Amino acid sequence: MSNKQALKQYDIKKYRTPDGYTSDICVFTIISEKNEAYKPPTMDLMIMLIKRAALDSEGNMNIEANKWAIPGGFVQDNETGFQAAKRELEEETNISGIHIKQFGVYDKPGRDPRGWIISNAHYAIVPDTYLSLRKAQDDAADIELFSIKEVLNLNLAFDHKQIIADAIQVITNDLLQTTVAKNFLPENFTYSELQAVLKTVTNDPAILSDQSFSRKIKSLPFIQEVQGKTTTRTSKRATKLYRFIEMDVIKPIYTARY
Amino acid sequence: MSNKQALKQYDIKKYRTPDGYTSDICVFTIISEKNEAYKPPTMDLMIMLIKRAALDSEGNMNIEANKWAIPGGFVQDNETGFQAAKRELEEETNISGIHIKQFGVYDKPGRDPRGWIISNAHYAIVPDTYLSLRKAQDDAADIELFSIKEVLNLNLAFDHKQIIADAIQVITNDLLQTTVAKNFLPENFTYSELQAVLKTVTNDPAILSDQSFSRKIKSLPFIQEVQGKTTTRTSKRATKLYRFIEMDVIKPIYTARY
DNA sequence: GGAATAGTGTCTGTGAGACAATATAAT
DNA sequence: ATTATATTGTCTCACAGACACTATTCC
Repeated sequence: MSNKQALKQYDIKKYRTPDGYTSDICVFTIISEKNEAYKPPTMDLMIMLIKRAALDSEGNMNIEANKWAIPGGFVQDNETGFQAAKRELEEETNISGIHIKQFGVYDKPGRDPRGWIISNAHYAIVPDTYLSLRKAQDDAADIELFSIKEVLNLNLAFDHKQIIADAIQVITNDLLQTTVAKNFLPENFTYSELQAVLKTVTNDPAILSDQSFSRKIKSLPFIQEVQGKTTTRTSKRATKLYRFIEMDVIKPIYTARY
Repeated sequence: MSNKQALKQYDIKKYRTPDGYTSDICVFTIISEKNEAYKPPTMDLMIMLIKRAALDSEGNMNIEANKWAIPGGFVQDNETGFQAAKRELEEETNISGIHIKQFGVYDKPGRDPRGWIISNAHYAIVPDTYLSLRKAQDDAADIELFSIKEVLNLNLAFDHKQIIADAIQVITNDLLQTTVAKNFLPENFTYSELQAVLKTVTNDPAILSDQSFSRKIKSLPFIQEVQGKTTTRTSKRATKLYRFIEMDVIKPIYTARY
């Protein structure tokens, strides 16, 4: 192959190149409100934002200071944007195996006043246990969870309002049309726990109804009953546990009932 | 706001920046084989590839020469990757209003031997009329349609094998779970034309069966019967026409029948 | 009339959704 | 016993899928 020769003639400087390439992450978590004993949870889908400091680490004035923003940073030239997202998030949270999905690119000229900077946007799902850990740490003041209803009313940095709006759209879709909901749940879960997750993004009456949903869950091909194990964490009565089966599900809209 | 001051202190050179930012497009089209009169079409989903020339426009040896590749090019600093895709494609095909969707970013270190080059990947849907136009033009030798079954067996440039595989996955999903199929169809279409499009990506018996599908299409909320108009292009008997209604459809997998 | 596609009549089985009743265990 | 959640019994209605039949129009 003559790639080597061709490469010698290639002048990398011929094109105007971006001034930076960042990886940004919309971190979603679900918090269970008033988690009394023997109660099914009431859940809320939240997004984690950080408040940009007035000064950066070198003492210079920070861009878009004091605004809320999604976490992120520059991608290094020996990693992918996805790896950068994973690295930053796992460093930050000390949690491994976090579910991350790339969902968009933000590259509108002028989106970042520092120059031509391309943002590779991801969403991540972290368990709600992380918040308590994070809050207990030192600089917890600059980090906060917002509900997806209120987050778009904030004063957000850069084009993060658009990014977050898109992320909410994408995760809503994914929760209902894929099995990502499993990342919000323990390995084994009850019907009411899965139901609570789905209720954060839908009003579908078939999901809202307890009886319907507890029946339906048994017939879903991607969910399996865990034999011989029960829990009482959502009810005084022992409750069946279920688990997700690894499976790609595509259900055509053309064959559904309406 | 103090952004101006902050900007003055910001040193853009601090970070290693990418060597290039490209926009690449997987162009899909559907060709109707043996399109006899009064016959419903038999369709095949195809992807358009270009053969990379041995020499570039300046007479230098080209990188990845003589391999098949998806069309694309460098993004300019006054446009988005999406706009670049649209521009390149519309320039090339002379068709406006093409459906384009961004679906992924390819940024693995080493994916392009010329340097750290980030590819923003899109898929596009162009009507099958384009092929005939394009074939009639001058340098038609370097452009060809491949079926999605055979395309992955080709010798493809860069990481385009992965990009194409992902694109096929994404368009399959979108065809079944959204209303993008409309971009493969005329404004008004028969049930058998829509069915033929869907059959390119699914074996679902409910879609394969003529009677079932012709009944089902009447009850889909995002499809409307066109009153008072018929066609005989798929049958000797006059056939009802339908059209898509603009609508976001999300049908949860948790409420479907299996 | 023959051929080919579109569309309907009808039956059967399954399951969704509603309502009511029952099961279970902490308190 | 009370209470809250989980689960099942049962009924009804709608529809998916199958099969057979009818409709239309070009040849």
